[in-house]
Amino acid sequence: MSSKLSAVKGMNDLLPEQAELWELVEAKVSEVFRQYGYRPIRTPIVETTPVFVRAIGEVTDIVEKEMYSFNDALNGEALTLRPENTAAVVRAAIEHNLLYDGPRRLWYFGPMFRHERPQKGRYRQFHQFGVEAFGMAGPDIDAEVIQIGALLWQELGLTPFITLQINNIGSAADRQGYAKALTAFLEQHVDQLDTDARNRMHSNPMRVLDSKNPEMQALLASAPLLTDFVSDESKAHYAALQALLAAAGIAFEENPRLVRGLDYYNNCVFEWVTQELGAQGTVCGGGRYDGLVEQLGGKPTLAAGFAMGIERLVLMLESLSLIPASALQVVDIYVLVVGEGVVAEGLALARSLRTAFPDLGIIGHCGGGKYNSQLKRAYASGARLAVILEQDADTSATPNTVKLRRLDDSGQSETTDIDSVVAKVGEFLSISA
RNA sequence: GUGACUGUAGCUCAGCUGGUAGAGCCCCGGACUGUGACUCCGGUUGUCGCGGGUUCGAACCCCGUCAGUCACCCCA
Repeated sequence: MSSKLSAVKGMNDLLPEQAELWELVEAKVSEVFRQYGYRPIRTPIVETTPVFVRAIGEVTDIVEKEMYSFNDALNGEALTLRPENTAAVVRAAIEHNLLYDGPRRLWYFGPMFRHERPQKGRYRQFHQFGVEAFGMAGPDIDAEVIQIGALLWQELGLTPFITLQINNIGSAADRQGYAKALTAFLEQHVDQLDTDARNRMHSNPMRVLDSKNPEMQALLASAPLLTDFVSDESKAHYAALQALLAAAGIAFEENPRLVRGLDYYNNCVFEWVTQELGAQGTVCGGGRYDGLVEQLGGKPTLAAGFAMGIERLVLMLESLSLIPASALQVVDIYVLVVGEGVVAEGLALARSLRTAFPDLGIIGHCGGGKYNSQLKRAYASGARLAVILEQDADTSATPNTVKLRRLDDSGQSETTDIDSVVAKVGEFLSISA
């Protein structure tokens, strides 16, 4: 015996029950995207490494330590399993000239990969839905993508458990000016900084603001504010977005410490967060990324979008017991085939029932076995009705009757002519064929 | 990458501060009754995560290692 094989750390199998729930969530989410006129796009799981390095930023955590990067064994090309999909969608949009004939609204779904230590709500292979809207200045499009999120939570019953946080992080130039001022402030107080803050002070000073150390937060209370470095134009955009959200009845809270982990964001950024998931509370995050297209070699194109993690949504649905009954696949009818001489007839009978009742789940018994054991399988399947085709034990003749049996406590059964079995099944299940 | 906790049957878990493997549920085969059954018999429930060490003797104590979970960091 060889040693047991197992899935890669942080990469999960979805067993049937969970996979069915995912299918339901996927259907609801893609339906909402479709309602808003967003069109699907599918890009490869692997991109050349520069796609992500140029888009996400050299000094981000994702690029520095979380990417699954490798060299193609055949030609040495530097490749990376996508850690997020905005960069790849932008690459594809540029490559196929999608941005030269007006606005584009796109959505995607698929697996992403980050080499992190797994914990609740965080996995090395995880799955994101996302939307990207190109060529619109906003803030109306900003409000639209936020509204899409709000509608999704409503559709999934999660609205009471998710709140919207927004922030204005200004332009890249604004942030550079601010980072300079912030670094100067930190240098002045370097003796009071913890190790973490000192390490980040020069590489990514704005990350220091995220510190959960109370002493750091106390010190940062007197630090310069990003708001003071943001242009008036950006402030006006931000104010207009808030007005649109209010008009749409979407509640939000401003979080001045909300700084997204990818360099390409600018101006309005947002996160949908929850208390239900432990430490990983962000269910959906996004914002504007007006400079990204140009940065990746396209003509300057405004853009906004978000990404949401389906694992976290499903975890919420599970922990809040909000899984719709319709998520689980049901078996309605189990066809017993007793006797080897009626196997062909059994297959045909099950087939004709499926044709007559296309919405029902119908299992035809396979593998033989005695009446008792087949009936036991029928009960175990969860079916409501057993359709029993039984070969005559004495004559071995093909039967011209079929027995129907309710698989409930009543055990009510009835024998019917094989030609009228469809009508009879409809009666038993109170539906018409 | 760092830390804490947890690894005993397919599942849920016992195992009294070292003395020879346990319960419940499930699963399989057979007998019986034609209709999930009941009852009876029988079966697998196991390298006690893995490897060392201490000991006459380790599921239990010590060291190492692996895995899982949660948290830090960061994010979806």
